[in-house]
Amino acid sequence: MAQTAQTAWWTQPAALGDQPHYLSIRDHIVRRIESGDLPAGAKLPSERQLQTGTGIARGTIREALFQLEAEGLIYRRDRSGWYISPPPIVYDPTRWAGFMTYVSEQGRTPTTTTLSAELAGAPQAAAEVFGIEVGAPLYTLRRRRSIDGRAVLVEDIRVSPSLAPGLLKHPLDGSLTQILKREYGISVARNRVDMWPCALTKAEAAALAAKPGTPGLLIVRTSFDAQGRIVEYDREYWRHDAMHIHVDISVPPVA
Amino acid sequence: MAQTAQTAWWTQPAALGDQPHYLSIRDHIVRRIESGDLPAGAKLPSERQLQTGTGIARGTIREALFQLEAEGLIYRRDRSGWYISPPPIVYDPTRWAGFMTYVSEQGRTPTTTTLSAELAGAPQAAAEVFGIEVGAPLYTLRRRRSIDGRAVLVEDIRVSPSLAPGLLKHPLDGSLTQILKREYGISVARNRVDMWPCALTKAEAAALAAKPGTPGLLIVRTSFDAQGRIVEYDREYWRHDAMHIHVDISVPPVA
DNA sequence: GAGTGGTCTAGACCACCTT
DNA sequence: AGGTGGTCTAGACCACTCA
Repeated sequence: MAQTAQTAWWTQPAALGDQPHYLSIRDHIVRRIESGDLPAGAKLPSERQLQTGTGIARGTIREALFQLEAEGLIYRRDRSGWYISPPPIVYDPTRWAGFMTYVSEQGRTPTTTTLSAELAGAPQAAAEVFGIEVGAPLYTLRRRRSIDGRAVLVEDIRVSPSLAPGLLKHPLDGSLTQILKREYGISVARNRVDMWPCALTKAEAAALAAKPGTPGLLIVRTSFDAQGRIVEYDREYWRHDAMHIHVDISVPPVA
Repeated sequence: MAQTAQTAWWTQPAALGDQPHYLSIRDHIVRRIESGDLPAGAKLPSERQLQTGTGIARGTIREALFQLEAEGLIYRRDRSGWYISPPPIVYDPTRWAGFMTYVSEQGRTPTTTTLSAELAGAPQAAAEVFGIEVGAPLYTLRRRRSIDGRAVLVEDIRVSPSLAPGLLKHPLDGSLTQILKREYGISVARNRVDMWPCALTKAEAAALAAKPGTPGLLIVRTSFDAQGRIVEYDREYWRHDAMHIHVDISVPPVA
């Protein structure tokens, strides 16, 4: 006898115009979000609940939800439900601060979980970057990072064992850059960053409790020291709604 | 009696494993792309054609197509069909080259179409950036840019009329930065760039012959001259599969 | 174990692009 | 005018999460 809503979650198709139903539903939910009715992190009613009393097919409801997901307004936890997305973190690839730092600076709480840490054979892409044979050993770190408890990215980091022998003996849940500096005296002099929109594949999606195919952002960072040696090679898979890139650059004096 | 294929486009569900059908279909198409069978720009068979002989519902076929779209491998022209995406353009927000320049440098052919050019009232966002009243006049330029004939972005540019009086009299299909420099002696000393994944809304989607909701990338650029005056305020809506961001930065000497 | 989203079918009609 | 994708319905069953 749980108080199952018999009444529609929205009064009536709510919108009008000649736009498709799913967009009207979208608009309605957006209004609920903007009104503060649904704060960040809140869970939406279930898809079937959203249908009740409306005569709308579940597929249509889902269409609206997918639209909102693409816009970055909501996200889903696989087979759990739909939630309102928190505001994105601003990320500046030009700065040298790590994840822990800039998330904290923005008044949010960062967390890191190390999923695996091992000496593993280099895959194709990593081998090319390091200029070594495919299968040659590299420290390989897989970590999940969260903001305010929400998993937002998984990353694979590769470090050459000749550069930082015994790396895995150190605590790996904090800033790797810090460890390399403090324990090995290695600091970064140059950063190469590539980013592009992607879809999360099975492995990354699973680590983020997302569905495979969820829109994401892939960031590949290669950092070098003053001698041009590779310090880290890092691939980060982000939920696409979790970040916002900001760069501020002054023109070089002459050039 | 057109030679309508009675046979399935793929021999059989092609894949296996315990993954969902739509992913098997996806995998099959990926293989066709990788094999060179479907070159960039090629049109896929119609959704109904992809069904023939397979016993698979159209919705499932579409699921596979959406997946490939999210991955950036294919794109659609609204109500026309699905096409193989060409490789992305590499964009470096750190460099001062404009669209025409870096697209050409990469061996591709850039095109620009001016959709509208007028003196219009500033909307909220622009007014804040320029520090003027909402509704105050700004030169407003809407352009569509294409690569090898494929529309990849639409942009809204705002320029202060006090900075560049008579701007609209010049040819606007080339580099605006060049015009500002050559005709008004204004050059850019600082660039502020913000980017985030988004979904194309009705207006932008229409200009790109895309469906509203198509994944996109929004780039907002504000450029300043040496005196700190705003030179351009530019909002670019990109098809998400059309670009790839690349930044290469050296650490400042001391800090 | 109840409830959630994930997958899938088999239709239908429409708006629009293409020729 | 014919064909395309876009929207929508009304079911069904499954895998998984969560309490």
